[in-house]
Amino acid sequence: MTPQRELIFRSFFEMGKHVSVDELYDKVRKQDHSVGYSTVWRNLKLICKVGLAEEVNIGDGVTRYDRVTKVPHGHLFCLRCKRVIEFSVQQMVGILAHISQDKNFTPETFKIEVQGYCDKCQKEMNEINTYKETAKM
Amino acid sequence: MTPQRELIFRSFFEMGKHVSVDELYDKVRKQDHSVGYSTVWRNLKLICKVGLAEEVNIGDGVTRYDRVTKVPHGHLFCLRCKRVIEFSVQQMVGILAHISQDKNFTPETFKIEVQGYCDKCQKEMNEINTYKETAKM
DNA sequence: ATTGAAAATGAAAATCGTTTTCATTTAGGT
DNA sequence: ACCTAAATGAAAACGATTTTCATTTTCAAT
Ligand SMILES: [Mn+2]
Ligand SMILES: [Mn+2]
Ligand SMILES: [Zn+2]
Ligand SMILES: [Zn+2]
Repeated sequence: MTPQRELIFRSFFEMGKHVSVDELYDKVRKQDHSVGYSTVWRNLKLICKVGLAEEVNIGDGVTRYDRVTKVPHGHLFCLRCKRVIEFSVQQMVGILAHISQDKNFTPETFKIEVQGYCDKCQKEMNEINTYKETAKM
Repeated sequence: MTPQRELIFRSFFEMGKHVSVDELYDKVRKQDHSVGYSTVWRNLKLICKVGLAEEVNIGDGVTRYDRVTKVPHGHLFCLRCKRVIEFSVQQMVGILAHISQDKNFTPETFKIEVQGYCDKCQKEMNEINTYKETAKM
């Protein structure tokens, strides 16, 4: 247990959900300017290996690390502001397990994601469109 | 409409599902050795832009291009042999639309994927384990 | 048929997040 | 205090994707 490791672990759990390496690296560096990027990366991997987090890829090319929850959850990912909203997927996991069985497939993990636009962004986009329409006349 | 483009389009639709750039590139090169990688890549993007295919990321870091189907489908992805099995997700899309509405989220696309082991791989892994157990005694 | 502008191509380089390498330092048991 | 295994940080390697740029090709207008 090194001081770097302790700092990295603590910072990760303070940040909560959907943390990228860069984000955690930035946060860690604010407290210890000497910690290396690879150390942050390795410790995030470690946190995953010991089962406290798992990698999640939400379609923008960067891997994020999400704490594991008792009940499985999916993500609503806003394409505009990148915000992530979680929702429970208990019912659907049941369905997926069933489908898997049908296909003689042994499931390990489920990924249920919706891409679209959050409340706020949807409104803002509407406003912009309205503005454009008006300008056109 | 260039000969390269025609060849690439034709090859893509012959190959069917879940094609990576590399795979399509290989196939195209068998018929015209001079086609460039970037041309294949660009035309694949174009096929997506005109709505005939869409990118799909099944967690192994390479983007694949899947023809769009009338009914939305999900993927069972075998972690061992990388095989992809499709299944219909009509029921679940309904549920997801509902959840989205609850959260004031405007959905655009749904991604439903199961990672695990296909029939064949599961059996092979069992055999290997049995063998190991036997050897231990 | 000729021309010219716009689009497409191919080779190479750039990008960018991730992962590995390696020399050095540190932790923790003896 | 000493030793060994593990951890660290800087830099390089990696691999898929994307961009750049000089050249070629298409296609519509003459
Ligand atoms: Mn989450
Ligand atoms: Mn598919
Ligand atoms: Zn948003
Ligand atoms: Zn398999």
